[in-house]
Amino acid sequence: MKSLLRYDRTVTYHHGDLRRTLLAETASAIAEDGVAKLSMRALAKRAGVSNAAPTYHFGDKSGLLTALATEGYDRLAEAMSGVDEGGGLIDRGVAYVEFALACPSHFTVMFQPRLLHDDDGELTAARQRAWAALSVGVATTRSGPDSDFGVAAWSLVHGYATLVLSGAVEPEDALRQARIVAGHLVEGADRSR
Amino acid sequence: MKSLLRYDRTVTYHHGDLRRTLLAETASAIAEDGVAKLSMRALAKRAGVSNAAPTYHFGDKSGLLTALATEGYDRLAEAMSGVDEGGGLIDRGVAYVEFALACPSHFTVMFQPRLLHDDDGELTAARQRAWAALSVGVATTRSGPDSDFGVAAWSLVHGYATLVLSGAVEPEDALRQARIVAGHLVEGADRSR
DNA sequence: GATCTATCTTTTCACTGTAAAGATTCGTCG
DNA sequence: CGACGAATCTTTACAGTGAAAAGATAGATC
Repeated sequence: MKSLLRYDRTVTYHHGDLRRTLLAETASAIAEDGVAKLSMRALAKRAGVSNAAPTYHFGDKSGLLTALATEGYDRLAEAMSGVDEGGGLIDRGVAYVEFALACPSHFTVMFQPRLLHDDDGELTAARQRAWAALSVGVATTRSGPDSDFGVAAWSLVHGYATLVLSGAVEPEDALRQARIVAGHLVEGADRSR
Repeated sequence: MKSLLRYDRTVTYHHGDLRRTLLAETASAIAEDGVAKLSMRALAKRAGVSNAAPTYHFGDKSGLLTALATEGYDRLAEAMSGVDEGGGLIDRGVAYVEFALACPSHFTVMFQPRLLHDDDGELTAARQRAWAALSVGVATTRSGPDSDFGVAAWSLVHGYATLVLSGAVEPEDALRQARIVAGHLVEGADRSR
């Protein structure tokens, strides 16, 4: 019987790896035009599938962004645990900024809970893992009820990353400046470890 | 002749203060449901006018958000110049956070240039005024090529505000914690003025 | 009072997200 | 090998959106 397919892709009917492809295309589309202009239909066209294919995999647009944020938290946890051993607080802060600049679309979406299904199971699990990886070596540096210092450190690197991504701060070398900036907070704290 | 109006508002045909009303409604709508779910038509209905009325005043949706961001920069400049005299660096940082929490919709939009007509004249002018008001007393505290300290201070308060607004940090008393957090960066810098 | 301009409405169009139902392929078990 | 169920993708349809164009009304100016 003759195929009635409009999108008669010569390869296969089943894409095989569509979910991952869609996530990657979403990240690059957001990096180009921002999350506000992200279109499910344009995304589908970009991946070479029909417009309802993304909805099948992610439920809805928020589900797509939830999956992207989950992936982001996983990558962040991985990035943070990568400098777990030798590096001090500053190195960990720089790694945070490095992640934000390397995965700007993920980073942006991760901190806009209104775009997500914020109570999604995998999302909250990945988020908890990332939080755990983040707080390693921070709360322990200045112990006691002084976790305000941890909030300060997080705020500093998060703010710097946000300002750079928004274009409010335009450094020559972001990671280099991140190191300097983080140094202003840490001062003797890193030495007293 | 009988009026053909569908929206036969008993008051006046001309609203009289529609632009300001739309800006206020926009701010509260974003505060409730986020900027992604902001609808020009719903906004118009909420203000009791036809769907094309907002477009007349702001050109398009980006124009509306540009006007909101401009208003935000003006309010920020005002808030920062309010603590210009007596207060030190910490007070200025707290004022920044206070503004962000008091005007979350403005603050959010101000740092998402993709949503705006970023080269708009009034926007860039208001932004420059705010930047000027921000850098007062920061670059001068630690002079020389050490404006990296200014970036650090800005990053700290901006990051803290962002994290609180996104729900990533949930303090009992945000302004109190902001003061403590800012204290970790400033340390002796404020004393040496 | 007439005319010009600012403000607002109506209508229309292409595009969006998403729901529902159908088509195709894959995996699995007989 | 064959059949059947499940997973994957397509088609179609619908209400809602931003924006453009043209018309209606009110206010201002002379």
